[in-house]
Amino acid sequence: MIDPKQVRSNPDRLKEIIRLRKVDPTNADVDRWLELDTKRRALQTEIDKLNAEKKKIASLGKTDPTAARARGQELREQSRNLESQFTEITTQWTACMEWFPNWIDPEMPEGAGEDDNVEECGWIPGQGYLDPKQLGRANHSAEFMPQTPVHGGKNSFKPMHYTELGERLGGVDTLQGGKVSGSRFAYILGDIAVLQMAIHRLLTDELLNRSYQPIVPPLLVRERSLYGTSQFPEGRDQVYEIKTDNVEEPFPLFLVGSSEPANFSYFMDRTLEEDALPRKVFAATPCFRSEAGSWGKDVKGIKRVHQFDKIELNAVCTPEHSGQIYEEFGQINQWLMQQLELPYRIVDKCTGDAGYLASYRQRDVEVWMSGSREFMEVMTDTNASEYQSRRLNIRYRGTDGNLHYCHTVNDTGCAMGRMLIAILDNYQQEDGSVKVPAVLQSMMRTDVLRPE
RNA sequence: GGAGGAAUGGCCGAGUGGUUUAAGGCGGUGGUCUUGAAAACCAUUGUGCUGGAAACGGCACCGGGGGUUCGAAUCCCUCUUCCUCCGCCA
Repeated sequence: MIDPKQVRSNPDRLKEIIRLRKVDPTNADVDRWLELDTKRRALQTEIDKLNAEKKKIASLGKTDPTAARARGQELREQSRNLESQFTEITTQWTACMEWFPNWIDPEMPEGAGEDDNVEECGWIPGQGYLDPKQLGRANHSAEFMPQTPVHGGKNSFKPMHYTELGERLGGVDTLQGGKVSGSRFAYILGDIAVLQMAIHRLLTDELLNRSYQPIVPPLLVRERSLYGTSQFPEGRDQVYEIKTDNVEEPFPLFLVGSSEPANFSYFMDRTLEEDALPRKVFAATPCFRSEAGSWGKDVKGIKRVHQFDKIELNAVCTPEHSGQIYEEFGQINQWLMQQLELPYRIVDKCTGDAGYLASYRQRDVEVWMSGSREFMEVMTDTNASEYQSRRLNIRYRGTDGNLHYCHTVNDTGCAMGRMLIAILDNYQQEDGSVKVPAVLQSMMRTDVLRPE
């Protein structure tokens, strides 16, 4: 949610952002909102005046009830009429505003879609950062990335697709997953499951060292949480709704597609003290996504599944700190990629590809799959400025004594399934085995995973 | 699944139809006093919307929503949340 006052004073800028962010202007209709807003305020004023008179009549009633009665009844009738108009208009006013995207960082690159994202940096194990000249838009850096499995030794060989590697190692079973739960479900087993646990451990240790607060949130949440973070209304079709027929409260509940809504909702309707900020938390949870709209895409393997595990980083902070924390999250992302010695690039998402409505600025970390020679999105870092805090009503009392909205920043610490894929792809060997990243070897008590 | 109780300002807590524009206390802020502090005393105290250049106003808010009434923290309906007990259960 953005500040209605700012919409009133900058409607043209908002319209421009709606166009740049490719938000449907029939939902995010600024002109209609402005009309509703004017009406709404006029009604409010009328209601206020009427209430003032009602109060006078009520106090007259103390001394002379009969005199107050006739006029009072009349006022009550008028007031009911106005109230119902007001409610009606407010509903439309809110529905419209829910579709307004966040204001954007003036530095956010302009562009129509993912091909206009700007490469911020690239990194290759054993080699380091790419020269800035090797960066550009779209897939500019791809040709400078390793063209054979980067940890696969000197001999060149024909790399396998990660789905085949996973199956041969006996660690990924989508067939049985499909039988049990349907398409886009998988069992992860044995060594690959241990690999996931080791990555989990590597990252959580780092986050604990950095004094991030761990939380284990509810995974079923009510609508308000999902509205609050802006998963709703736009992404409503991405979410599983749960039947609650046999539960004591009949509210619709939704399986979270990310722990973000549940994590930020922990702070919902709270006022924090400025000196207690920033609050940096992380959660490791399953995530559930319907994948509506991408039913033909990435059907094979575990790249795009209905359920996956993810470590999520979230921060609630003052407006002065969100930029800094956005950078810090990016640094943690890079730390993990470098620890795991995976080639990657970071892209600054352009206006046409900057994710959900809450984004003020967004970047992706994309791992380079040196076996299949393509980039794959593994992490997204988002500064949502005050957009989510307004919806969730998360405020802080400043050292100046006044109340302000917090800022929120969120980042994928590690999407487990995709990280497994990236390791299989980049660490595959000529004989079909997969080396274990050096940093995980002692935890896993082995340095190589072999087919069964 | 059954039975009962509760929800009031930052906190505690009074308040069962009209000086409640919410008592009193605690806490916070400012001041008096003091070398300083404590104590005592005095004053002050929330959020949101809205009008206004400002000064200063108007309205709303006693868990949420609806109703009765000239008038509701107070009466009625409904929902939510929490607590206690019985039953079931990892």
